[in-house]
Amino acid sequence: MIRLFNKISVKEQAKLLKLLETSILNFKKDTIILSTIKENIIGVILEGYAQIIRTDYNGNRTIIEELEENDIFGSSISSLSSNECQVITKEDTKVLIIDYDRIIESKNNTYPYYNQFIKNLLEITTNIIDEKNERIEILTKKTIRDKLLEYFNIYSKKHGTRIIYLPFSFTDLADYLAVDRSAMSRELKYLKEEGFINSKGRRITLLYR
Amino acid sequence: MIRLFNKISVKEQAKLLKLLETSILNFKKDTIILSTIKENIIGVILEGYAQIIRTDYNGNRTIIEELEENDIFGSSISSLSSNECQVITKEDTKVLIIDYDRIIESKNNTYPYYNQFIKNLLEITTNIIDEKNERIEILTKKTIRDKLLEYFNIYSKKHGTRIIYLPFSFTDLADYLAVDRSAMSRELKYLKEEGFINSKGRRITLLYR
DNA sequence: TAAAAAATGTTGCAATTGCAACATACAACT
DNA sequence: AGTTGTATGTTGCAATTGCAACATTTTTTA
Repeated sequence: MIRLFNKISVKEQAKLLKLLETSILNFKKDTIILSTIKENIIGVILEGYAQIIRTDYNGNRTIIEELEENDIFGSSISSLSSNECQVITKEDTKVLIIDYDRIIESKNNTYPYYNQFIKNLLEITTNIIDEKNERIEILTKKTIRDKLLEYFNIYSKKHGTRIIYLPFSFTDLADYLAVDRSAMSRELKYLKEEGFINSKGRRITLLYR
Repeated sequence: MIRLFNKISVKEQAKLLKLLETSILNFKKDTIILSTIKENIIGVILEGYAQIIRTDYNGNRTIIEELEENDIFGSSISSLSSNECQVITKEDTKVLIIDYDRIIESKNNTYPYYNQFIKNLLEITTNIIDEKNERIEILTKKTIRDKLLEYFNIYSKKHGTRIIYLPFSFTDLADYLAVDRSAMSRELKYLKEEGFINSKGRRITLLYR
């Protein structure tokens, strides 16, 4: 179920796709999507996995966002305004392409599913903002320990559990927290030794409070 | 000129405000806005200045966002989903309140200015995302020096000038970069001594490259 | 399944940073 | 104008961190 089409029946989805003159494109692994598509579009990942990557003047690459099934991206949605950004597929990926200008056009007004669509779109962008704020909240902590604990707390609150299954590798976690991987590894060791957490592989159990 | 009403004539703005059943509220300095308004709303700062502040379990307060004239906030727009957040006025502030549910209602469809309004709303949320990404880009730099230079570069590129007028105090800049103020002050001194920048008060001139 | 690549764990060490404790400058208030 | 409060500049020092260089394990790929 595509979040952008939440509360829109399959029949109406078909109408909507036609109304918005969407297209579906398939990209092979390791393809740069947004050099192909220069237009003002919104992309929805239907299948596969891609990343928004920024390359700065020094050639350093940063992962701005990870795009899984259901996620959306686009020049007018997520951080692609700066020209150093690219969307690159990391697996074979199927993408729904929607022309942004079509979305805004007034002729669509009469369709109720169109309104639901806009509502969904707003909701998704709002969620993206929330996620960014979460990361900022973590990044502003001054020590690696505090960053880890903030990450754990947010996860724990969101999932309502004190057992954390890391959704990615420790290497990626270090990137996300913007700290050195080995230093993070050391800090995790200390947290274990001091009895704050327990861990086995990517499962981490919170023991404090 | 309110950005949310961009490309909407004054006459149509009036109609829109009526259609959306908006209200305008005045808040004294140092008032908590969002305890008064629990509903799902969007607020537009018409005059004044406010901050979105998060207080965590330790009682630490972080400025999540600064709200000036033209900026928008709301449970469904900016990071207020987590209940630790408050909007607090720092001056006497005039706020336009819009019921979020009204925005979404289908009965509005027939009005062309309504579409422009939605378009503006999407554009603003998109800009918020861009700003968040900028800050994340800065925060992921590992040294104070790199954070400063990234901040300078973004500013410089945005304003098309190599002379920077800090929009806030050095204390606030340190907060924004999430570093110790005195350590930042020291780093600025080094940057000056090494001839990368020049500065007088809050005016900083970039000398490199 | 063997080889190559990526992820993880560990540690010493030097560089960077936060913190504390100041002095001084600037601003706001009465 | 004088007092109070906040912003800024400075510096020593201890804590934290990044970096480099490994060993080991796990995963991917040919």
